[in-house]
Amino acid sequence: MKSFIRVTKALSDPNRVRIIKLLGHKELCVCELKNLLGLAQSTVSKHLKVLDDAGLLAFRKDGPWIIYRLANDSESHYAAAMLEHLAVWLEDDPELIEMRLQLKHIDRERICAA
Amino acid sequence: MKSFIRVTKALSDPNRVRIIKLLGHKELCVCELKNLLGLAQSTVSKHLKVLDDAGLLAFRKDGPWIIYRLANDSESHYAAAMLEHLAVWLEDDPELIEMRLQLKHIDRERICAA
DNA sequence: TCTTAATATCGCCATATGGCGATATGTAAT
DNA sequence: ATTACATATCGCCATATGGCGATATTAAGA
Repeated sequence: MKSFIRVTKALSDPNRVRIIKLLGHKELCVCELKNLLGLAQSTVSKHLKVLDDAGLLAFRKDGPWIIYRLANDSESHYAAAMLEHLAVWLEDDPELIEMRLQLKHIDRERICAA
Repeated sequence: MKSFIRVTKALSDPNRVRIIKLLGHKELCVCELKNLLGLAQSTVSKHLKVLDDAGLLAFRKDGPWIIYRLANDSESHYAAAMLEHLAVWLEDDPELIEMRLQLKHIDRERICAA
């Protein structure tokens, strides 16, 4: 029960769902997400922790950055199932389509260190 | 996005998930749920409203009671998908197994009007 | 080593949420 | 009509949560 609630709770905030949908198209560092979402860096970090605790994320370090991606083989069965759905769900959401456009123009070197 | 969030938010509380799992085995009135969950009647009503607003429930009137059941053909695609999962998920949860045992011994005429 | 940049954590605030009792509403039976 | 009971709604409270800025912490480079 607890692990299921962790997943649904993680996915019950719009900004966290936006993060999931963005990472579904491209792995991203914290400051890229911060710019895309228009949130403070500390807020993005907090959201990422919630998503990670639910088993929805993975990350790797690359130079000065920590690059987050979706968990491709999560410990949590519930997380894995929801990620599978979210690969398809909300793909036609206008707001998310708009954000995805910005994704293409993003250059990590340029955007970060702002 | 909003309808998706409504579903995940509805399913992000343990008592609401318990309600879903109970209704997965038997349709129930509010006072039966109140007894099974050990919550105040007003609290159960509030939870039912949240679940209903998310498209997860349906109900019918039967004499003095309002009998709730799972939505078998929800307006919400997300609600329908989650209900499909929840028919299987958490079936082996010890706490829920315990509640399910109480389900069998419940007699609406006897339990309600307490 | 010192600086700089990226990230995480901490403390705070405003709002959201789950809980309750009290009250309103609806319905059935006397 | 009146009573009784099931349910919904309202008002309140304590806690949880999302937001921020400030402050560690970590890592890379000068």
